[in-house]
Amino acid sequence: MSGGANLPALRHHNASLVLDLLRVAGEQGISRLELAERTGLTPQAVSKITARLRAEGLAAEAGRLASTGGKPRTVLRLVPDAGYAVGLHLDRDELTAVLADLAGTTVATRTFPLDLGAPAADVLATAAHAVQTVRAEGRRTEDRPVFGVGAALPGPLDHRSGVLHRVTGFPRWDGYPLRDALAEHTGLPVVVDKDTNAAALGLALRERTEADFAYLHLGTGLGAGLVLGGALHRGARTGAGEFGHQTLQLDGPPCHCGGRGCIEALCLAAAGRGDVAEAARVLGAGAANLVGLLDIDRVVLGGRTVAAHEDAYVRGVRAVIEERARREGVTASVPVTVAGGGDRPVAEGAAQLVLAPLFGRAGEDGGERG
Amino acid sequence: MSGGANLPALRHHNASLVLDLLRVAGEQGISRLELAERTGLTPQAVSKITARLRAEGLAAEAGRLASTGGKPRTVLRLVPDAGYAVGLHLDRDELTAVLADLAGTTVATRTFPLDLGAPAADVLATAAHAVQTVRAEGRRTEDRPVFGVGAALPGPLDHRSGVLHRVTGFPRWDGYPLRDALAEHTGLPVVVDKDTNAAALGLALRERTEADFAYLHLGTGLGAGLVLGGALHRGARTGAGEFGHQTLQLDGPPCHCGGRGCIEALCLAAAGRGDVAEAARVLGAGAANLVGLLDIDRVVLGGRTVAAHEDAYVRGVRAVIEERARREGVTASVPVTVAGGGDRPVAEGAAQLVLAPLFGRAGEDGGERG
DNA sequence: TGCACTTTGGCAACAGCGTTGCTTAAGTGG
DNA sequence: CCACTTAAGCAACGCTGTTGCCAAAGTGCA
Repeated sequence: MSGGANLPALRHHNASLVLDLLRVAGEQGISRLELAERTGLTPQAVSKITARLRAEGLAAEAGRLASTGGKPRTVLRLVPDAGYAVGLHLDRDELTAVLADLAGTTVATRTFPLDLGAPAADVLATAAHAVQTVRAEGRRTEDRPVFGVGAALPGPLDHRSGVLHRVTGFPRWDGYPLRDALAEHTGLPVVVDKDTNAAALGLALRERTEADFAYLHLGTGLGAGLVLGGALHRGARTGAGEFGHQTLQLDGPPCHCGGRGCIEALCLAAAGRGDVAEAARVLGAGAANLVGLLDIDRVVLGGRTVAAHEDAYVRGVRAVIEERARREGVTASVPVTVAGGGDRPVAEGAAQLVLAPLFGRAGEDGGERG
Repeated sequence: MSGGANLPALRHHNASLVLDLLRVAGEQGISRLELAERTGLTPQAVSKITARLRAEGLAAEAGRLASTGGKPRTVLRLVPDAGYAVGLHLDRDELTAVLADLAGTTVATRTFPLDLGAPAADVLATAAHAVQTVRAEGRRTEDRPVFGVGAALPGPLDHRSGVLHRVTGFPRWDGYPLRDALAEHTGLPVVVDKDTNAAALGLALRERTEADFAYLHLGTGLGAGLVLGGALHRGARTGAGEFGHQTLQLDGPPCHCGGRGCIEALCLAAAGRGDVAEAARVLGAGAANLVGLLDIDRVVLGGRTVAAHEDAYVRGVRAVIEERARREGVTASVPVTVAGGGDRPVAEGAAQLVLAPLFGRAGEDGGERG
């Protein structure tokens, strides 16, 4: 990748920055002068940038603040329906599709049965149909653009090339160029990523901060998504987030992966025998490892297994993290919360895979504007 | 922090990029056209940028390549003695100071006895004297600028403010503003960071790639430094790299930190009873966890304990990582090597804390050019 | 030796970025 | 009603990388 920057890149960078602040400000909006303070740009530059954004229909004026002795500040806000993105969550037995607007609000949701073991053509047809359905359903006006499709699915894959690897349990997909195939079927740009990454991105963007963030997903397996510095950390091979098979018990009980003492094995074994407290304690130990290693600011739990006993998992994980923080003499502990909405966060995050680059939240490789 | 970019920022960004490629190219140099290809800038832009760098004395022409049918390419290289930085490693009983040139070559090294438990004024005086000594000793010509001092030391601290926390074993330092104090004593800009971070940065910059990188330091304690995307990952509170007290054995033997089954406790216990193979296996398990979680490209081991049995540790760690890679079906395993030179890498990396921002390798907060 | 061709790299003009200086708009308070 | 304050835009400007063009410096063949 290049890294060299020219004037259009500069312009795009600053526009993304302003757009992200508008997104974070939400319906409440933000004044030009605060944008200037937050970006470090001069007020005049912000005026020019917001004028362009307004001309493109991405931003609009929305009232004014109270005067502080002079002309009152004009409030700007994002125009949510200036553009949309489709998010797909391809799970083992189910396909969830959402249409999200620029503000990240889900304006349409649909669920379809799916068999990931079926031939690629069938899966592709289902996915393309789902895209068409939510596109038709969600937009208030037909002429608004749809920027693309984000597809999230389990198992290893390569985000850069959009090619799948050995999706767990479905070896047939190994080497399948899902991104290009889906792009051809839908006529839209497509981004693919792991389900945990998508969920982590979506949940991180919901917040108003740029804090470092970890999402732990406990369902039929255990995985993690990491958002560092406001953008997904995928690693060179999209392999980051391999959390379930971290060794947490040297020479512990065997795991189906061939290893021993993996977090996933310990956690699911405890959950399987109904010992939620122990499962939460194991998960907490892994989470605390992660928090310490990366100096994470916030941990969010999700997935079906967690959803069944939300309070118990949050309490258990929080207890371990707080205890370790106390040992290290840190006063402020890392907050632990749970992602509501079952599996929806994955599909919503998948849509954010497309939208995030507009706000400068792309991962390592900088995505272009459509 | 801001993030807004203007023309000087653009210019600085591109200059850093070119300077970094020149640094990586080393004595061999690199042609203008290859710089253009690698940065994505036009050849004309590279010509202008390199002309400025040559005018500033940072770059110089160095011969030409063989012709490929037309005018041969002119090779450019970094001028190593265009500037220097001092690196300090404040260890518990010893102070190592180095003077490094722009290319990262150490041109002077000195070691002084030090008692970290002594009053701050004494420690400061020793450090300032060490800085003066290597400054006087190393530079070929007196008029070359020294950009600043990087100070690396154990224990938690805040990189941004330059304030120490509870340096392990020396609680007196808690809250001491080392950066500002040392800046006043030396008259130079100062950067402070953890010893493991400094070592990781220095070792990462030695390589020609921008791969994600982990440095594991096993001495009297066990810590890690992480370089992600070419720059140090410190976390919001400079707390990242807390590797020694990762739980690796749930409910395992107690650790002096108050926890149980920490990697450090397991590893040092094995090393203490002479079981190097077991210590290496434990370290390997932790390293494999880290590699999987972050999709790390390369692991380097260092520290006095490792230095005593380099081959055994490298073999042991490599074995665990390779076994896990095999389980996951990954063909190319992550290389594991050892950092030579005892504790010198820490002091050399400390100098890089000052130099890295010139090459766009600063951490989250973008450092300015002097 | 001479000429056609290829490739490198700089000069000059240019479009477009944020910045600066100043003006206009739109409030508050006496 | 007027002085004052604050917000926001217009115009000119400096500087960025880009584009179009040309000189420099090689190779290869006649």
